[in-house]
Amino acid sequence: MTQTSLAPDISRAASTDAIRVAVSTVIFTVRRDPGDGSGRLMMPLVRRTREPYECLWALPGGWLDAGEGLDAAASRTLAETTGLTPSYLEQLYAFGDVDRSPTRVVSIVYWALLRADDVDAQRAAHEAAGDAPENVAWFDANAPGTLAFDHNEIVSYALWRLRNKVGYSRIAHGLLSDLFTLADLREVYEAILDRRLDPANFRRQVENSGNLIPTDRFRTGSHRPARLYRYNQDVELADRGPLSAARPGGIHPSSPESSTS
Amino acid sequence: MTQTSLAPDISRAASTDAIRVAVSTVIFTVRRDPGDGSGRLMMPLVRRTREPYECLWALPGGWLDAGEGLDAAASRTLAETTGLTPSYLEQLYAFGDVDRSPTRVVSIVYWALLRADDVDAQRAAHEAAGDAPENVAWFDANAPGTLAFDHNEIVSYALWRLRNKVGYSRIAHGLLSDLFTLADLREVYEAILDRRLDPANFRRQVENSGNLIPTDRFRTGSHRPARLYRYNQDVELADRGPLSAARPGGIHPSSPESSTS
DNA sequence: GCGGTTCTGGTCACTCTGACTCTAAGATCG
DNA sequence: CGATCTTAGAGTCAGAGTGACCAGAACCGC
Repeated sequence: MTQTSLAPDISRAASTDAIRVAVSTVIFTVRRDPGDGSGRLMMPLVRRTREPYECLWALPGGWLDAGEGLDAAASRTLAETTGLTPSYLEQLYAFGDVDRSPTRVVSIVYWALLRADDVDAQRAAHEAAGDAPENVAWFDANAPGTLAFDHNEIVSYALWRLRNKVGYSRIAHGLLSDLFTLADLREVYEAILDRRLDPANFRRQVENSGNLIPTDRFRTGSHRPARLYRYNQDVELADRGPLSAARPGGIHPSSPESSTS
Repeated sequence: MTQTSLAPDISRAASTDAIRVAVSTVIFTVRRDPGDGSGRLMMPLVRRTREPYECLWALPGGWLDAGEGLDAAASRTLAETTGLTPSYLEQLYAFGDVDRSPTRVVSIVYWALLRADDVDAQRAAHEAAGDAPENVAWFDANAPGTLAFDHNEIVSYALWRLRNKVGYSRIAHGLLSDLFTLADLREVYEAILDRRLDPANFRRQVENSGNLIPTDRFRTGSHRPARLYRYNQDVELADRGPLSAARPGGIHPSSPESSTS
């Protein structure tokens, strides 16, 4: 009864070698609906090519390699299955019910944000290089249909976390490009929260937060031009507590192909 | 490049069977300091009896069994190592850095709350039964000293989560017995947040929250008697989103030996 | 009874927020 | 060109919430 944690007790470990560790990611992005022009929360899913749940759609992911950490595994499997590099990546939850898969699998699930302009840029780059990912499609995050395993439950939880976190952090910025109008930012909030926000009140709140830096550029459209803003890069997208220092929380790709609109 | 998640691909899984899954728990309780009489946040730790980190103190935990879910494993290992049954149990984070242990271990870490009166009651019960847990000691949660593995980092993160969550949920109630005064409740908040709170303002806030039910009983002490309150059991200790329905989140032991002060 | 301490109800100023109004500035159409 | 439409952006106002503070109530020990 003095079993201490993490002891490499082989006799005990022998009963656990049937448990495998997988890493999956729920990826969110906001795309403008061609219909009503409002922003909609979308996520990429991967069609399964083998049993179980063959032909059903599932979260992108893969097995954890022995030589990589959890964050690295999430980034790697994400890139391998969808070809995408997120602007924000955070661990969501570990799912490990016995019956969640025919074989015993513990899934460390991450959730990620993707800038709208990055989606098209990365897709174009992959198509040009001829390594476009197959079996990937985009779904409405609010109604993805029936997914493999317990992935519907996972998506619901990820949505809940996203909606919660957008209220007290700046993660919405992880869905926008470098320069954006307040209407762009508000559209992201409205897509996540699934309700309309008062433009004037939204402006007041977000201006007083000190996270936005107004530029002298404007975007001219069908109506009065709107001022373009950029983020205050000094502030983290989300306060992750003691984890932010120890491990690379938010991933901010400074890759050369990061297209600035 | 079409690797989908969770596929039971044996060839791939063969490279991962060196990864083992452990479950650990950070347990908090508030004990009255014999010195200044204020409440202090304490946690039980287990002394390691084998390498690595032999003789160092570590979080209670153990290996995940193939036939049990994560929540069940947390409860089981907790009971086996410390003999304690928590009043609240929630998953904290999955730690899986490659170098966090000499062998590759992914730890699913939980955090738990323990009622002050339960600590003594459970300890007395175990001592009477002659199965008192060995190698367990209580530490100041704010300064536990040097722990095994990355457990110092884990404790810091658990403390951060606890301090955050006490602000927007009722988890503080998980540290109190059934009947308590507002001073008791305030003491818990002060121990967690590590700062003094105004008694009058605290009363106003907690009374308006609708979580407390005043009783007609009073606790008489050295000064003016204080009204005793009980929880509104209809409200969950913490909103856990879609997870609360699917999986048994908070554990509320209704065991017969639950001593009501 | 008296001083000390806690319990408990209350005031006041400040901030934040939702609802709302109003002007500015560009596009479109006749 | 000018009326009109739409969005950008500034401002007002009432209500809720909070921190700081005050004061009476109630009990204990002396």
